Amino acid sequence: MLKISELAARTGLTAHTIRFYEKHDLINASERSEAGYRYYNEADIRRADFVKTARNIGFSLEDISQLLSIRVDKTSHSCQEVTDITQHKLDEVNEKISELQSMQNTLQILLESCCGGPENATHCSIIEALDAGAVEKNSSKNSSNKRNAA
Amino acid sequence: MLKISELAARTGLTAHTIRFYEKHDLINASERSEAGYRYYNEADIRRADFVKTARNIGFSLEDISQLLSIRVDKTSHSCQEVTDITQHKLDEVNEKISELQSMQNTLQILLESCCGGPENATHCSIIEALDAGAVEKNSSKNSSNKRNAA
DNA sequence: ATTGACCTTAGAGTCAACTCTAAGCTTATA
DNA sequence: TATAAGCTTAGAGTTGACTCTAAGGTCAAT
Repeated sequence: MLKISELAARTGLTAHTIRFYEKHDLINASERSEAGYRYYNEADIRRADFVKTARNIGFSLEDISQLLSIRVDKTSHSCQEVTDITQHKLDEVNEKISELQSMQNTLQILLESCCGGPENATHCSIIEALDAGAVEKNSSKNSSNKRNAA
Repeated sequence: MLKISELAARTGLTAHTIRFYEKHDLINASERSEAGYRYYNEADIRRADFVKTARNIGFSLEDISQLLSIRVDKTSHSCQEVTDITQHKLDEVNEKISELQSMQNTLQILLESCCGGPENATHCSIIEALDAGAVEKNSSKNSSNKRNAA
């Protein structure tokens, strides 16, 4: 039985985060001491590790929540449900990668065009390129208007 | 002279966003009508286009703010300042890309391992892999604890 | 017995970039 | 002249995943 800080040390999450995950029903302490201290048994720890692993891969807490409900009752869920979640995540990741690659490309071109020296920016080709709007719009087909968090 | 909705139509930003950018000193209307309506002249429009272009590339509003102060007084800024901002953004983008590629890789492996069929998830290899924690941690050297927004 | 480390809770704050609301003017058209 | 479309403001809400605070109770070691 681990106390919260011990589970934190083990998973690499903070105690704050563990409590936060508990609020969202991802992790839970099967037992509490008289004083209300959380105590985590083996199954709790395995679940916490699962959450941590899924989070490391990049699943959202919502995804993880779904994966957990499959995990706790495998017989009433299909492999397809699991691959759907995984595929959906992969699609998101792929889309994000191509957005970022488009930015990467533009930024590289800009950097190559500019001397980057200590001279003043009167003829800076980056500023000029931005001014001319001479930048192809993000090439993704479904050009949604989401912004990026990078 | 354009009214806010006309500038919105032209830039593809919404009027809300334009006002929001104004609050952050990115865009400004040189003139106001008696009634307080914003009116944008040619220079304002060019500035708005600059902001839009920079945003499309992926610069943050903070980055854009810096780029704008260079733009309005080119003689007291160097090309290096501009390339520094651009390089820094490129570094961020590159790091984000490799994080995402690591996720992509893991997700692909998971998907390949699972049948994805209608059978129940009792032996689902994805669930098993998550349970085993059999997923290499994000390979970035400076494994910061930031989460991803994908 | 007292310190200090650890635990509890509800709830507020953070970040970025919007997005929307309410309440009330203004302006163009029918 | 009435109606609708468009403009104004301050300020609140959204998203996702935390992160922190305050006020207080508990526990192990000196």
